[in-house]
Amino acid sequence: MVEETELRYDPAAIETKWQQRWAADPHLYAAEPVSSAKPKYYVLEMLPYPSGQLHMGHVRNYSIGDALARHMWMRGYNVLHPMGWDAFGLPAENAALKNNTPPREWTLSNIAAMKRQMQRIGFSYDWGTEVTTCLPDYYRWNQWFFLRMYEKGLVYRKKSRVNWCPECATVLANEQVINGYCWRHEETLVEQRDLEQWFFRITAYAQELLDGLDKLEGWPEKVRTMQRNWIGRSEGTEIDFAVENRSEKIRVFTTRVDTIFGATSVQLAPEHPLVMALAAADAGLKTQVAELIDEQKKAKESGEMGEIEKHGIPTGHFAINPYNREPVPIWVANYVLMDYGTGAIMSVPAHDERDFEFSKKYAIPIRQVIASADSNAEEPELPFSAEEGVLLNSGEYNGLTCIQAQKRLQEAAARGAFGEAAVTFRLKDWGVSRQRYWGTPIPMIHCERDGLVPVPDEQLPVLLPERIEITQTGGSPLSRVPEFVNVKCPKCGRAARRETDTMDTFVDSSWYFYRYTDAKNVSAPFGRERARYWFPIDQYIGGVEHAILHLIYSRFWTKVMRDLGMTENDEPVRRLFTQGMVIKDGAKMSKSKGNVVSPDDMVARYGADATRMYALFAAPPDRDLEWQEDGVAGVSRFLARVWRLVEKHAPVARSAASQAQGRSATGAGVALLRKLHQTIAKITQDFEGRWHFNTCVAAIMELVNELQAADAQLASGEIAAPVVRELLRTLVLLLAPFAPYLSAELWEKLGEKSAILRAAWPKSDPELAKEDKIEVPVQINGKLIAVVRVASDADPKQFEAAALADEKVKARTAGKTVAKVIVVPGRAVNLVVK
RNA sequence: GCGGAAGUGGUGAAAUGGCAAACACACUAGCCUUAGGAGCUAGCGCCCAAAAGGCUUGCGGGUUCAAGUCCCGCCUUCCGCACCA
Repeated sequence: MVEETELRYDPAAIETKWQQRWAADPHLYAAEPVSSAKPKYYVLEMLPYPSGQLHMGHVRNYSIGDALARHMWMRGYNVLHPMGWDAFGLPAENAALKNNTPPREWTLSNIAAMKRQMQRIGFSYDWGTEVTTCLPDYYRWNQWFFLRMYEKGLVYRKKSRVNWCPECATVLANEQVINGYCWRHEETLVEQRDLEQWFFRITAYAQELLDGLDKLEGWPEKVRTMQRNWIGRSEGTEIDFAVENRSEKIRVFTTRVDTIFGATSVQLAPEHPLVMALAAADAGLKTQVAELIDEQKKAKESGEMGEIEKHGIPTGHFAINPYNREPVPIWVANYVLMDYGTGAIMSVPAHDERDFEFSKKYAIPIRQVIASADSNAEEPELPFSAEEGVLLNSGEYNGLTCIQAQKRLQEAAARGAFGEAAVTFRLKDWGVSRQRYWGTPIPMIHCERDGLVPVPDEQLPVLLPERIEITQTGGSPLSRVPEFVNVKCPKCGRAARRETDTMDTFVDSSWYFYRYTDAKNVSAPFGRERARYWFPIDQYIGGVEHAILHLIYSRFWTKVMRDLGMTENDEPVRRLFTQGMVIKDGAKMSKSKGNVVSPDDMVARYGADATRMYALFAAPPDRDLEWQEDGVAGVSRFLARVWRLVEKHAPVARSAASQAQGRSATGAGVALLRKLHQTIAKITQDFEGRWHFNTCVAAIMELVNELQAADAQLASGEIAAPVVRELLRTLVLLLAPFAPYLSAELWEKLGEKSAILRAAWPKSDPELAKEDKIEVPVQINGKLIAVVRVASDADPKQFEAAALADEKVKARTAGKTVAKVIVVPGRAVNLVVK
């Protein structure tokens, strides 16, 4: 058949054609206004940093989101599916240093390149809502928010020890320090420096951020757990120990106040104010403490804080346990942290492993104060910290359970005004100052007379100067731009200095998804009505690496906006999906490993449809995906089969366009329609929750395999034309979320004029999907012996009869007793034979 | 140490407690040919020469008529947190 061999699937031609058509129709992917009668659906993928190149992780992320967006359009939803650019950040400055290109130019040209890549792959983004965070019409609202938060007391400035990356030449947030190393520079140790820094008071929302996690049922448990740990809520008690012969008090934080009669020393962090005071008067102590501080710093920087050997220095002073007036020695210890709790602990060696190790080393007494409640039970070896048992050696509290004692001891502390119940969080305030150029300028002015003065709203945006020389001499590049720095104080009009720090780029990504709903608004970050309509985001998709930073800041920001009266919802994201990594040869793709696969190459060789469909087919979306080019070729061959199949039989299908849909199928047609409707049901269900798109693609492949096997019947007219039409039309619709270009092309070939994106998603007809005969396994004592064919609606008796009538079963049961027959209708028959 | 996820053919993987390995990739044999990164047919977990048969979801127990799936204990790998008092 000459005709057949000339048919060739040419993805490049098809994809170019449709790309042009889609580009010519800016409304195709645009959401309808908030007055739309359709239900809304907001699907969002995490916006990329414009590095210049899309990588496979992006392609995977966006292919998942795009399949969902297309499916939801076809289900009749009003879909918001936007894209933007997380466009501030250090690489632009590094590139500027390297190539002498202005950061803005470099960034914008990268954006243009990546946008072309996205359009080439055919993602259904509404570019009318595009957000670019480095442009003034976006970052002015960062400044606006900063001022609103300042007014609310949620922004403050303090001198603090900060994480400093010498490579970035800037401050890093705690979240950006990974085991003492910079999150961008895996081999650069982070240093500590003291600087005046701007902070967001995220800790004001610590409890709410924690509580909110319980309600985020559409989030992976893993992410919720990570955030819980990060917030690190700890309930306990703070107790003041007086210091013998001195006026200071030492406030300790403990979660186990019930063990306080076992406290045989008090341990202070090396940077504790009392230690500083003592060291000031004691040169010897000062030297030793300096060493401890140094040691602790190094251990923290290298991430080995958990492994350093415990040691300390006795101060020679004593603290008084307020409960029993017992004096206990005060030590300075290398394992006590100043930035958690109060920087001081009571040491209970009998019931804390760390205290035990320390006390053993220095022969500090160890006193057991908890005993097993069951007097017959063997006493566990010290130290033990289980919160079960009763108190002993604890005066009037003896015999109480740990929990009872905690409460009573707290009450006593409150009565005696030497302590109280306390909650401590691990979460720290968010340091947002960066001594970098390529970020949002912080809208504050330093006036000698008026102090800190906010830039008035009408002077926003504070524009980043465009012409600037980037050098690596440290300090903020903006501080070297006189026309930026030198301003008049908005209050007194005298010469003043503009703040030269810029904001952490995580500010940009904390609210960008609100801007998408109203990207062109010039009088507000976004309008209330639109936010109310579109939020919360129905589905957010991205990498798990953002489980803590980005997603906790975004939740914080939403709560702040709620308290500013801008939004109504507490949480920005209803459902979160974290997709797995794309790996190659068992490792994450990276330039240094040389295992990077370029999306452009894949698209050029196999087409966009094959590339993105492979990304969905090779693994379920939540798992890591091993990129194998042979697999892409396989998907491409599959698409070619689909193309030939539809191409060949389209004329028959088109001829039936005017006829009624065929329930009149017989023979092969019945079987094909059955498979078709089973496939519709399977894929529809998967979109509704399970998201195993790999098996969705497999199901379409099975369907195509069956259609192909029935090629002769499709061609000969043995299967009625209306049935052929339904088969091919539905096949193309099912394929549309996964291979949009090919689907659009074949949709047109089938004589359809309107966009397939707005065509109705097919409905599975349960009657057509139903099997009339099913194969059922027959087991004897749980072991598979035979398979029998039975009518699908047979009753249990018929299943049993069919099983017993089977030759193999007869042979196995001959001369034995069938003690029991278990029939699971439609599932299995199991004979218990003795 | 704490928390989470995972462990199934040569590979990626599939399997509401009910026929383990669907769908692909790779490989093998054959066909076709306009010699292609094409198409078609067949085979492809392990043992056994083959058949018959037996075995098989990291390891060991358990629950059940029936376990890859549920429960208990262990091992390994990956991820997150980590002197957080």
